[in-house]
Amino acid sequence: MTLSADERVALARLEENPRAIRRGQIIQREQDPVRELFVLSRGRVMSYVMMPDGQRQILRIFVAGDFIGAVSTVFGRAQESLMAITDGEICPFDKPALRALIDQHPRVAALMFMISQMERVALTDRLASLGRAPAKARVAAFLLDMIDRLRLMDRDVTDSFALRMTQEDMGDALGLTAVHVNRMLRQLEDDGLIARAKGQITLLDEPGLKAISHYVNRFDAVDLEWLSAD
Amino acid sequence: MTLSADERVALARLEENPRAIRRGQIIQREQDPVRELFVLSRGRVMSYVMMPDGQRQILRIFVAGDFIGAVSTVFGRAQESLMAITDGEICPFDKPALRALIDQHPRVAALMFMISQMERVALTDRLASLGRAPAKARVAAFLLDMIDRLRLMDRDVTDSFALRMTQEDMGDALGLTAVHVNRMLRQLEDDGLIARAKGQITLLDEPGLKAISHYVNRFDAVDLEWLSAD
DNA sequence: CGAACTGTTGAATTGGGTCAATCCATGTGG
DNA sequence: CCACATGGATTGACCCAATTCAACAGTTCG
Repeated sequence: MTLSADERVALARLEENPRAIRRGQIIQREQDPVRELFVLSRGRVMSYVMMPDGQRQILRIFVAGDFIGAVSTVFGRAQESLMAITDGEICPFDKPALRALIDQHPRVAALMFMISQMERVALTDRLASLGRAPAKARVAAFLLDMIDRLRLMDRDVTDSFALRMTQEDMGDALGLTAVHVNRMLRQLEDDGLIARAKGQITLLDEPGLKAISHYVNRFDAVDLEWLSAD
Repeated sequence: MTLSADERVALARLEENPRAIRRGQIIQREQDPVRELFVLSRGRVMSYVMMPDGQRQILRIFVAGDFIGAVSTVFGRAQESLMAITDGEICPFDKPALRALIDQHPRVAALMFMISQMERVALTDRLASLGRAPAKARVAAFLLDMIDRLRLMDRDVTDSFALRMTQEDMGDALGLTAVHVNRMLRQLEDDGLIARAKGQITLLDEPGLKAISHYVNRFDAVDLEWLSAD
């Protein structure tokens, strides 16, 4: 799907007001009234919910290029918190801007619907992972998902990437404790599937990782025809 | 949000071609090419994915009145299987019909976007539940979610409903074994929180259930204003 | 009536959690 | 440049929630 020049300009306009964010900064808190959506132009951000007992469930790790916050347009209040994992830059835009974009560029609207549906599929994959996979498989799947998404945005990424998050964070994403994440990473390393050095993860044996993780890359089979009829 | 007569008619037209389904019938299989969406007019349906090792993760239980299959519009192939849990009736309609509906009734399109976002929130809730809650809390949350959704569609539902699914199914939805689901149900019963009789579940102490389950009903705070400006 | 599910309960096992100590890298103020 | 504080990673010992295995009881339905 190729966008028209017009559409490109409209999308670029969303990135007009960059704002710097610092590691650890809370961008949005659960239950806050929401007026803005974001494009993440640099850095990493995570979304999460807190359980009443203080536990945290990380829902999603966003990387540079991701579009954050479609859900909030529906609910008056934020359903999830956003925190910067690293320093970076976000480009906020408000609901009227979104509304205008959708009205003037129906295909962009369709594109955004698509993105939101792909997010949904990512969620169901993680649901299956948390519900049915043992710890080692979850960690492996997490690493594979991470690198695939980084590759999507940056062609230079090959078999290695910077994790840039603590094992505690990984645990909260995978429904495990930090201690156990550590043990699983060590096992993957001992098995010769990955290598670690100063926060860099190198995938030494992707087929092997895929075999234990049940991971599927779903971004092949996207059907764009149904909306291209203009 | 009140719909115009026109809009109502358009929505009703989707239910023009009812098709009967039988308990256990597979309506759609993962990876099948998809051309249809559905409205479920009677009965219960579940969506699920299979893991390579034969495990099943149930993603969602649909009840009468639910709208099934928005994801499939994006991917050419089904990302999840659909199976009838009980006998019932579905009303299929094809992608062009959806396209026409969206083009002619923008507010209905917005409504459908909203529904898909609410589905997403439901998914994140389950994700947090699977990732961070113990078995008893998951079962309690499941029961509360179920009854709230049935109430939404049917005003006669008060504190009791028919489960209409096996404990095996519940286990596959909650990431537990059937055996453990059984034990948790028994515990909830012993605690005086629920009563069971011939597949009917009665919630004796909803506040108590909510307390252990961390359950939140999120369908209060839906913001409709942003799309009502026509 | 019998076969095939489904539900129930007990006993033994185990994956992952908890607790706690130690290591290590980084940063900071003096 | 050093002393110390801090946040994270790592590892071991022990514990417990949930699984597995197994037997049996009820239900449903051909």
